[in-house]
Formats: sequence, C-alpha cells, structure tokens
Amino acid sequence: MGIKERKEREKSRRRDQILDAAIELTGQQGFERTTMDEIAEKAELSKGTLYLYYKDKSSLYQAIKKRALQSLHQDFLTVLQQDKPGAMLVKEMISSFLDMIQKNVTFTKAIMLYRGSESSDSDQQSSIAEKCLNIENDVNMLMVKAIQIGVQDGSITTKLDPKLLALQIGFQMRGLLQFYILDNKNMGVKIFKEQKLTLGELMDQFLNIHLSHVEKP
Amino acid sequence: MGIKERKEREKSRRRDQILDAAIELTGQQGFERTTMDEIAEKAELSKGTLYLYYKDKSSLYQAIKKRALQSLHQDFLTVLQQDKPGAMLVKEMISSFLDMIQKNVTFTKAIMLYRGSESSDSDQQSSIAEKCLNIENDVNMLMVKAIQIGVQDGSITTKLDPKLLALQIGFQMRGLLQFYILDNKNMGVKIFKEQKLTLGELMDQFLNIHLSHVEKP
DNA sequence: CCCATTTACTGACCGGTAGTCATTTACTGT
DNA sequence: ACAGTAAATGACTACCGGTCAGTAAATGGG
Repeated sequence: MGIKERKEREKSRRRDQILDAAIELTGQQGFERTTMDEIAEKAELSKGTLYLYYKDKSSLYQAIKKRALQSLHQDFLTVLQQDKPGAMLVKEMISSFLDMIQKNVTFTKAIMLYRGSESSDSDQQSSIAEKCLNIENDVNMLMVKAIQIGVQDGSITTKLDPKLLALQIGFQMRGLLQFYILDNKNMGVKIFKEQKLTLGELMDQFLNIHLSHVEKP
Repeated sequence: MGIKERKEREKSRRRDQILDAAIELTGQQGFERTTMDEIAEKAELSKGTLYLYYKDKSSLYQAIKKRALQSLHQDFLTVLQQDKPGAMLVKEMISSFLDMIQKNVTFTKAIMLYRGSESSDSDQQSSIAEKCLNIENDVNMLMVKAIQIGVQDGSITTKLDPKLLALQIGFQMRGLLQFYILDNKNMGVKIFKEQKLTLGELMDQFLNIHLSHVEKP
C-alpha cells in the first residue's frame, strides 16, 4: 500500500509550500520584517501548522539558506562535470556564484546568515543548520577538486595547498557577497564606477593572481 | 557661561553610559538576547531615557559598530604614522585587525552587522549608519594610503590600482571575519589544524601573493 | 457503512519585548 | 521663591513568536 509514501510526499509538499511562501515574502520585505502570520497566510495554512514543519522561525530561515546552498552546490557540480582545464572550472564556479547573488537577493542574504539559535537543545541532532554546514563543506570540496584538477593539468600554478587556496577563494567570495548586499552608498561602488569595472572582472583579476602565481624572480 | 557645555558633556556621558552597558551585555549574551530593559537597568536609567539618546534598538547596535570601526580606524592611523615600508604597513594593519577580532568578539560581531533598518525615514539624514559608512570608507582610505606608500617605495609590486587592491584586501578581511565568527565546526577549522596554520599566517600568505605580484614570465 | 483511532490542522491565547507618552522630577535664570 | 524649561520616568500599548487544547479529516478494522 502506497499510503505511507503518498503521505510522505504530501508532507514534503507542505514543507516546500511553506518554504516557497517564506522565500517570496522574505525577498519582498526582508526576513526580520516578515512575520510567521504572513507566511502562514501566504502558504494558506494556519500559523500552528508552520510549527509542525519547522521548529521555529530561525529554522525556517536556515531552510532558505539550505536551499540556496543546494542550488550553489548543484551549479558547482555541473561546472565540474565539464572536461575543461581546472583554472577554467574555478573561474566558472565563481561566475555561477556571481550569477546567483545577482539574480537572487533572498538567497544571497540567506547565505550570509549567522546561525542565531544558540544550540540550546543539546540532544537536537541533525538540525537544518547542521545540514547547511555539510553542504557548505561539500561546496568547498568541489572547489578544492577543481583546483586539484588545475594543478594536475598545469593550468594552475600555486605554492599553496589546494585546500588553503579554496579557503582563501571562499573568503573572497564571502567578502564580495557582503559587499554586494550592503547599500550601494559606499566607496567600493564609486571605485567600480570610476574604473568601469564589474564584479566579474574584479574576481577575474583576483583569480588570475592566485591561480598563476609564480615565485618572485 | 559654561552651563551649555556642561550639559553637552553630561549628555554625551549618558550616551556613552548607555553604550557601555549595551556593549557589556551584548558581549555576554549576544545582541538579540539583550533587551532594552536590561540595558536600561545596567546603565541605571529607565528605558524611556534610552530612547532619548538612541532612536531604536537598531541604532544602538549601529553605535556599537561605529565604536568598533573607530577603534579600527585609530589602530590603522597609528600604524600609518610609522616610518616603514608600505608593505610592512599593510601587514601591520592586517595584524591590528586580527588582534581586534580575536580580542573583542562583540566588536567583531557588530562589524558584521547588516543594516537592519530599512531606511523608512527618508528625511532622516546623518544617522549613525551613515557615520559608520563614512568611517568604513576612511579605514579603507588608510589602507589605500599604505599601499600607495608601498608602491612608491618599491616594497609593493602590483598591476592593480591601489584602490582596487585595498578593496580586495577588504573583501578578504570581511571573509575572514565571517569565517572566524561562525562555529568552529566547519571544514575550515579542520584545515587549520591539520596544516598547523594560524589566521595570521594565512593572511600573510595572502598578502605575500598580492603585494609582490609579478607578471608571468 | 459505522465507529474508534490516529494524524493533520486550527486559531485563540500567552509571554515577552520594542517603543510611546503623559506625568513627574531636576535644574536654571530672574 | 517661582516660573519655565529640559530630562527622566515607568506604566502602557501594539505586536509577534510560539503553544496547545480543541476540531476536522483520514484510515482501517469489523
């Protein structure tokens, strides 16, 4: 009997339904300004039901982050499956990343999220936050993989351990992301304008330096 | 008559008094978990008074950020006043930064703050957030200055415009900061352990690559 | 088809917190 | 001493995250 399975599907559909509503509202008005009541209404459910599917508001936000990270992970995976030089793969990964943050503000903000819940429940195991961490590590691993390929095929020359290089690229991505989120009032944007530079070109410069680094003569 | 001045002093003392209380409590229990009532009690004032000095809770948090940025600005200024090669100045700035985030968690978290208030008041002009932005730009300018010195004295070789290089170093700093704040559960920390590396050494590697970059032969 | 049991859902309610404002208190100049 | 002003207060409101007793729907056995 497939009832169990159907129930399971319906349950997961509800979860998505809630998440979709949350993402849409969050995108319009930001996370803090979005209330659980609003999300419930949008999802055509009562507030109580939301709490059957997500432990609390923070969990719901984490779920958005998780979805964003999964999307990124998928993009990276697609890039990695191509048969191209490693350096190219790394650059395309960065491009995917830039695409995402430019197209999807909600995801971008969600990724920046600092885990608010202070692990009060010690017995609580594989929470959504946990899964986010895992995906984040997976994403990082894909970057490492691309670098390793590049080192092997000679398209990348670096003194650094691939893991460390990936870490540094990750730092740069995070920094860039934060920059992008902040109001376009600050000096950075002015620099971009006066130098007629795009984020993509900036990251390209960054990668050129790091991926083809050679010893000082 | 010095009464005006004294009043002014007292007013500014009150502001500091509130800010001090907020910083201390925030350091202990985090910003979200700290209530205005608690801050008021700590500052030995009533809650209403808090709102005479800070528009809302978000403003108060911005004020913490402002103080953190001012502290950083001061550090950078001190570094810059030394008579040393530019490359050294840059490295010492980064050191100051690392010192700060390792010694003062509250400041660190505050700097990461994304402006929550959605500029609902259009007439509101030089808000604290505005000032933060200015200081941030000033800090960035000091970095640019150090790089320019380095380019002049030959201790820094780069194809990049000093402003762009400063921007990239700023990205890296932000990325590092975010990394530092997040739980030490993730892969990054593992990498640090297995490579027996400190944050300082990592940043040093980064700077070595960027400050002494030469063309591919 | 009926009824008992489980499962899913609801929305009134609660506790707590950010922010307000009429009132009180302290201070100042005359 | 007193009027006028500035500063401080804390009871109060509005709102929101989270709960839970109660309701409805689905299921499955007889």
